[in-house]
Amino acid sequence: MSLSHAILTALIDENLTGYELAKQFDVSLGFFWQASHQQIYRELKQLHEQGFVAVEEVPQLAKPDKRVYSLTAAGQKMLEVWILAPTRSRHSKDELFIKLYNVGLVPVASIVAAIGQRQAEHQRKLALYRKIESRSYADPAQLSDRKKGIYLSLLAGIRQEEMGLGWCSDARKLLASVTT
Amino acid sequence: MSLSHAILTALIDENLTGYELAKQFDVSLGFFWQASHQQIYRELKQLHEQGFVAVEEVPQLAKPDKRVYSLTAAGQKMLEVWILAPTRSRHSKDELFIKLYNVGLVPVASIVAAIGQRQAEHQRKLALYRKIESRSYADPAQLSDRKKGIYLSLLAGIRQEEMGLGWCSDARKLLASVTT
DNA sequence: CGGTACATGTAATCTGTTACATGATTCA
DNA sequence: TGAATCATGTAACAGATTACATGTACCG
Repeated sequence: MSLSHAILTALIDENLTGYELAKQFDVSLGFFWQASHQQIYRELKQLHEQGFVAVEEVPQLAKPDKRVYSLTAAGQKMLEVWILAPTRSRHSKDELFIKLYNVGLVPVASIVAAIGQRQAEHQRKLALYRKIESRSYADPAQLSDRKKGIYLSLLAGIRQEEMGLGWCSDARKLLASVTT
Repeated sequence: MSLSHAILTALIDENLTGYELAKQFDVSLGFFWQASHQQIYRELKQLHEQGFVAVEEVPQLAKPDKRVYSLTAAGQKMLEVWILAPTRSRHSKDELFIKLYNVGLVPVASIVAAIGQRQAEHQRKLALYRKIESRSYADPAQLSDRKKGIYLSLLAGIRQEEMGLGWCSDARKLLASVTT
């Protein structure tokens, strides 16, 4: 599976605790891969047993102790091997389309409403991505190699949301002609 | 969850066996929701226990007996209620982006290769969707209400693949400037 | 006083994937 | 003869979600 690979990837630049990793999966990496803290703690335990990450226990005053994880040579090796292997394609599962198959069964208004929600979500995400873009990736050609890769992920997000907005607009237009 | 809703949706127009449903999830519905026959049989069993579908056993000569499922009034009701409820947003999980975060760690060529595979996949799907479009949805405004909804799902697929191709092309351009 | 941030986990349940199992018929 | 289609399932495992559990500190 690849949550493990996402975790190892996050550990390349910095050593992180499970807690911090969970936050990373809420932003940045999280734009295209999400995971809850429960999943992350479980996965870290396994990665540690397999020797792909090392842990350092850091006692703290007045706060729970930390477990700071870092990438080992074996971990980096396994990540490299995985990158060379074929990429599984994303399997999209989108409830909205199941709803669309039911135009005619329920009042269109309810389906239009669902599209409206989706539209708002696209707008929110697009605004966020654009903000990140202008803040850190204004001149793509000048970025470091690593940043170029990250920028391309962001670009995919931007295109994705733009496409979604275009589709929402088409959908609203066509559904306007439905009378149920 | 919504595999159940996808199944009920498929049963609106026709009564189907688990086997036939599994095939539907390979095409049509399957463009945005996939499920294996094992999942479908398990789900049908539960839907039956809950009274959302009815079964008719059809003995056959020289072939295994069939179990033909149909939507019950309770099933339709529950589908309607679900449609009115808020739609969960799709959680995209795409390994390709994890690989992109690792530009710099491995030779770029390997990442470019992964993008090449993705590009081919987009092309294949786009060609298929376009074929279906020209065959059955050439004049969207003239479609029945129900077909309009289905067409919009197809349109989302088309836009998705077009967007993906555009992104692949951008990605290749930018990665051409990476030398590792 | 209440909420948020810090920090880690367990347990139960639900989904999804992979492998195994059966057995006739049709087509190349 | 071997592969594909029809038709149903079980079992084991992997992955994801939801709920529960604990406890301090800081900010308003």
